[in-house]
Amino acid sequence: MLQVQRIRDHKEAFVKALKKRGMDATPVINQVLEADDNRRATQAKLDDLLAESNSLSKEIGILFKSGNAAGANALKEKTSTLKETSKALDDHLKSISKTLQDLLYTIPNIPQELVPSGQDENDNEQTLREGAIPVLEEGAMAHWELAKKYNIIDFELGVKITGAGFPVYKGKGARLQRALISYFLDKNTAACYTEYQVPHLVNEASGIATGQLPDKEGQMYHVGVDDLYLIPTAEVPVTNLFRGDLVQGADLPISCTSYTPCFRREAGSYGAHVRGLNRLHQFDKVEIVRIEHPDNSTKALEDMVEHVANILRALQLPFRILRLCGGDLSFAAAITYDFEVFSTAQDRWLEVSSVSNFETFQANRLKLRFKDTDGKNKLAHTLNGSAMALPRVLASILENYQTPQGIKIPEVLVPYCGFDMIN
RNA sequence: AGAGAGGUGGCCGAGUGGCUUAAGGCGCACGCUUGGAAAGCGUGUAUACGGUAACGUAUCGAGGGUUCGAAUCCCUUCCUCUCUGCCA
Repeated sequence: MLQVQRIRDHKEAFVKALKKRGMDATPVINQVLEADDNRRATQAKLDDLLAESNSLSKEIGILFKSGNAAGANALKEKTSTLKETSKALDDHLKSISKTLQDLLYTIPNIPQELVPSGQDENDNEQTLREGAIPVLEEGAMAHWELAKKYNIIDFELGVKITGAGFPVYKGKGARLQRALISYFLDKNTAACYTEYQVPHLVNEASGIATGQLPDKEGQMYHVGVDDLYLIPTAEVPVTNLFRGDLVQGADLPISCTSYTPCFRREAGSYGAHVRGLNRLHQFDKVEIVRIEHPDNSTKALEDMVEHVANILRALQLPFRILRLCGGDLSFAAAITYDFEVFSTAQDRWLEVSSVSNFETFQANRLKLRFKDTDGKNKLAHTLNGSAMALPRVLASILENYQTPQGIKIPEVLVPYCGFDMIN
């Protein structure tokens, strides 16, 4: 959510930047400013009325104490009419504030200068491409065939006990999953991210603060009896750890990493591109989250991008980095870099990580502030990224490392797996 | 899950309808004092919104209600602690 004051100060620039998302923001911004004027005027009136009412109440108290009941009762008459007016104003204030907030909820974050304009993924800008695409032997298979051949992932078993999109990993497949999680967490903690283990269910307040609720309610699994939501990403519980906090400027940056399973209903997505591990209802992910001083968030984002790139280099997977265009940018992000690994057997790029700077957009909804050196409380910047999401990394390892003898394990993972070949 | 007790500022803690503008203490900051420190003394020390400002308004877990007036009374709800039950 954007702050009204910033919209007021940078109206023209914001409208221009939002054009990159293909959005004409002028009407909604005008509505916001109008609603805000209305809100302020209403509050000023209400405050005056309440002040009068408060002082009358005090007088009444004094009159009663001094035994002047008649005088007190006369004043009571006055306050009752004040009360009616203030009640009406209060209702109006609440409704106008709600209107204002609902309007603000519809405005996405302002894309940064670097973000290219564009409609969809075809307009994304490649900023880096690295790693040789392996040449596979004749008869190379997609990962879902490899999984069956080596008996390491069982999709049918998942269907039996739960449903489609809930795979069962077994034997070396399960061990490789655990190896990847440990490897990613070790890389992240070595880069000074503090490891957290967090609940996999969150309450409504957390869902609202990070923006999953109310808009994307249908995307999350909801446990009705206890009114809790299964997390779609560790971003939700980890970011909410700091909800409502006022941290000391010296404590920044705060860097966290957390492994969690992620649960997504993915309602309405079917087709050839969602086969195998490409899109799941439950998958594992290691997330990195940073809370930064506004002056430092651009640098922090660069660090995170470099960090993720280094993990892919270590795994020796061919990858590219895309700077998302305005149209492909998620609602809350000011700038996002996607990492895609080339899956040779499927002959397509698979998104394995997405690293974003949300600036104050999330922090405003979270009420996450810090005390700056000038003593003022300001909204912090939040950033997050996957480092990494497991299924597509696993898929591309299986596909790119396949040989007629079996699937080679990337060197850095061998100590974590305890074997160097799946065959 | 049942019974009981609670939730007050950065922390502890008083406060059962109006001198509460939340006492008092601790902590913290600044000043005085000192050769320097400690002690002592003094001053200050929440957040949000509105206002150029003076200042005003709101907030005592959250949300409603009663009242001219609520930290205080009533209702709902969340959380914590103790005992009982259940349990990896």
